[in-house]
Amino acid sequence: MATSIKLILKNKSNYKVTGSLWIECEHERFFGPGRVELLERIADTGSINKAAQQMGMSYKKAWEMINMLNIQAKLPVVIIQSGGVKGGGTTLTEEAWELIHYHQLLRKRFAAFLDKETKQLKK
Amino acid sequence: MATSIKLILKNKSNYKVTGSLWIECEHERFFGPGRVELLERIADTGSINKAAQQMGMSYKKAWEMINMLNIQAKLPVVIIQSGGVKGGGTTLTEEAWELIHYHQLLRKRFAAFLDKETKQLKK
DNA sequence: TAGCGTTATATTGTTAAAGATATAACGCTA
DNA sequence: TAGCGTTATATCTTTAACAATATAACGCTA
Repeated sequence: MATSIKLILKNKSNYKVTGSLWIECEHERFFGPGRVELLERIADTGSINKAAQQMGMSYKKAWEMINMLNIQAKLPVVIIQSGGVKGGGTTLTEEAWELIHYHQLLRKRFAAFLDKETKQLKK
Repeated sequence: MATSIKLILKNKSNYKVTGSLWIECEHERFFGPGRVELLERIADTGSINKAAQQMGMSYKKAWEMINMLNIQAKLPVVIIQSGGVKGGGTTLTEEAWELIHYHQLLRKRFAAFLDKETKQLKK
């Protein structure tokens, strides 16, 4: 048997190995690409509402995502104020920044893995 | 800033880094866990129908999956006979076996990556 | 040529996820 | 205390994926 699948690929330069990565706890998703992007945009805008708009997502879904995150985490990841100056807003806790930072490094290592596999694919 | 997120996890022994991996061509999925399992079960049973039943999937969806695979691949991955002895059946080509074999090795390397990350997570 | 078990394909029904909409609560400010 | 922009929450609508059903085609066998 051949040791490569390149004969099956129509134009091997167009193919790539790709994937998705997340952290789960007892088969329940805890932290993945969607939530980390949402956190990053909340950090930028100071608002769940604006972050959701930037991502083309409904406010409801965004709120559910960060609410679940707050429930699942040992310590809260966002501090939410409804009402107050400018109507309120949302800011990240130190724990959220740690999550973001960790995920950036994890993403880098995963990207390296995928690059290596993609190169191998084309040999 | 701390360099670990373990303080955020409620019971760190329950968490794990996990993910999914597939091959795509110009943003179109070409080969992933679903298709490889389907191929494996077709090899076992000699039938798209029985393979679909084993996976709790409708025949229609199974047929669409392997039809797409046949279209996307340079060489056919299955040989299909409708009609004939016992009504027909489906067998894998050499190319399908190469895909399966490749994916088994890829899966192994990915599992090693995930294990390493999970161990790191708990440190 | 009738019967079989499979593949092939269209159509309809079901359901779960997502979006849209509406409304209330909140707390600061003027 | 009225106004504001946000968060919080319920309800309704829409959509898209999926399952279910029905039917035809196929080619060997008896």
